[in-house]
Amino acid sequence: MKKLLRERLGNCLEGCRTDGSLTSGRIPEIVIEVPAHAEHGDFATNIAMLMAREEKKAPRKIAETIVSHLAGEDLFDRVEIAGPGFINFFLRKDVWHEALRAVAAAGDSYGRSLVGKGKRVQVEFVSANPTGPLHIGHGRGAATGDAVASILKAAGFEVVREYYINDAGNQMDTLGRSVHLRYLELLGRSIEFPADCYQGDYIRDIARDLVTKFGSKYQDAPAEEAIKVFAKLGGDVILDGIKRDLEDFGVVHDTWFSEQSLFDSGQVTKAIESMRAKGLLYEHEDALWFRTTDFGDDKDRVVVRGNGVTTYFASDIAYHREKFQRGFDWVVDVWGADHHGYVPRLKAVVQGLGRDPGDLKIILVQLVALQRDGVPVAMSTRSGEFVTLKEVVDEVGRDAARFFFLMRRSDSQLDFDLELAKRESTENPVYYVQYAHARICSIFENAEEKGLVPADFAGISLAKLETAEEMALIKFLDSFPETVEGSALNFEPHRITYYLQELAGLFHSFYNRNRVIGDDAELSAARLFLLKCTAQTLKNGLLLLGVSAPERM
RNA sequence: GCGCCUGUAGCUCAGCUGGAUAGAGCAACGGACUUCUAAUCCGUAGGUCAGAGGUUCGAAUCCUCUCAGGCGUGCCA
Repeated sequence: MKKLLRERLGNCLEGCRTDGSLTSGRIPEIVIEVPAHAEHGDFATNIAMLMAREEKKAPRKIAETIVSHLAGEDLFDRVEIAGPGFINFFLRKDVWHEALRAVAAAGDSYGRSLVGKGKRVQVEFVSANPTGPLHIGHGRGAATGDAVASILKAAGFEVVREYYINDAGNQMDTLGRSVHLRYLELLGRSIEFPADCYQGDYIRDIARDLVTKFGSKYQDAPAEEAIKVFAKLGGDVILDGIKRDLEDFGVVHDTWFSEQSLFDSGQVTKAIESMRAKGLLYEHEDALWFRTTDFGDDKDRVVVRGNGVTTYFASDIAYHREKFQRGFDWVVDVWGADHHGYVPRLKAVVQGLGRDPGDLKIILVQLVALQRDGVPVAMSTRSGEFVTLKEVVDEVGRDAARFFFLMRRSDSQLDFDLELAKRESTENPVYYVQYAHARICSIFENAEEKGLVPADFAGISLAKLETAEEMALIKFLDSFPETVEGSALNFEPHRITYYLQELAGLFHSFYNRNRVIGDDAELSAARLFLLKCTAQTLKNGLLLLGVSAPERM
């Protein structure tokens, strides 16, 4: 609706210029807003105030000119000039009624748009090291990345979900050593387990499987050889577990990209050579440095250490170079917020590749403060005292977990209380939204029994939809596509979460004041149609978040 | 020291990229079920948008400074 209004207003302004009543060289961007207060209309624009300077006229005068040129428009009940020069639009009810039909017509694709058409985007998320199971922090990253990907897709982008496997660094060696020691321990040798090894019980589980598989085969093998083998096997087992946990969480990556493969295929060497050729690297004290300061970083960064070994940063250069070579227009990385210091250097890399730094979007996901009955739960991979994603999903369910992870904007810290997430009451937002959907389904069941549901809604009259609750619902439903669009272009899934809570609230208010099933068949049909559209929108929004829309609760 | 993020109701947080009288959910208080699911709704109360300047028709939003908190500042990953 906003779009339509913007179009009409644009035509109107052109008309004003043609007949000389406005003289501005160019027309500023037309901003249409939904006013905070209903008495200010369905929509409002500040265009007259924006033009005041160039027109050298009072905003209200300009507004009058514009409004007089809108006389022929058939959309409006009335148009008012208010305050310092706002133009407030009051749309006719039947215009809204027609807008509502668009919801049902679009059905499952209501909310989709074409803003991203023709653009390819990669969303890389989770990418946890294969050295331990996913914890709750990874869960938030998983929910966020997955929802961002779904929302981008709904906005017309072509989207690929990717997981980057850090299988090339020291941490794999640490994993191998950890498993090896537990293996020896299980075979009866007394060992000292170092603090810098992975402490979790899952290491013992892996070692136990290896004992079953190999017996004492590696008991007297050179430690170096055994550690190498165990690192590989352990990493595979853990990665399988990660994949399973993600699937249970409803997250499926299209591609799994191995860091090691960048070395095997020579991409790391190629990337370094390419950067060197561009004059972005230099040697200093035996190490090779990247001039990230040329692009605004605080200091230059080491790519190859004095001992000849590449850094993690080198892999990242090669990886992001490779991403863009695959033809993505935009690359989205979802990181834990503790990595925020790496943003400037990676933006530098992107610019070094000759791309706009905006082509790389980094979403920083803040910590999840997990609480159980108000008591904070400590989380640390090293000490092994973490709460895994699987435990959380098993306890509160997939829907509640995903919804909770997406309730706040990702760069603000999240308090996640397990008891609240399980509660089946009004305090729990996920139930509030899902309940709205289930309630509508229940009404339809009842209406069906009474034969009130039209076989085809296309021909029914909506003229009787006019209560405040009905109109509020219709208007809010109309704004769903632009909410999705804004959510996509800003990479902010929480906007959908908030939208759904508000939509559910509008429905519940409607429900308590308006009876759907009644004697007036025409009214019942119209209200059923309204609810059909509401349920459709609730469902579409929930699916974008990866949350189910139950028909019965 | 330097850099990034945050600071909005008692608590947890929104605020559509500069609009009109700052919103929601919890918590508190008072109401509403012979009626399509009370897992719901309605009402009341609650504010120096951390503070001070600046930019302009207009600032929670933009710029500067101050204060408070978090994080980062490896030739770790």
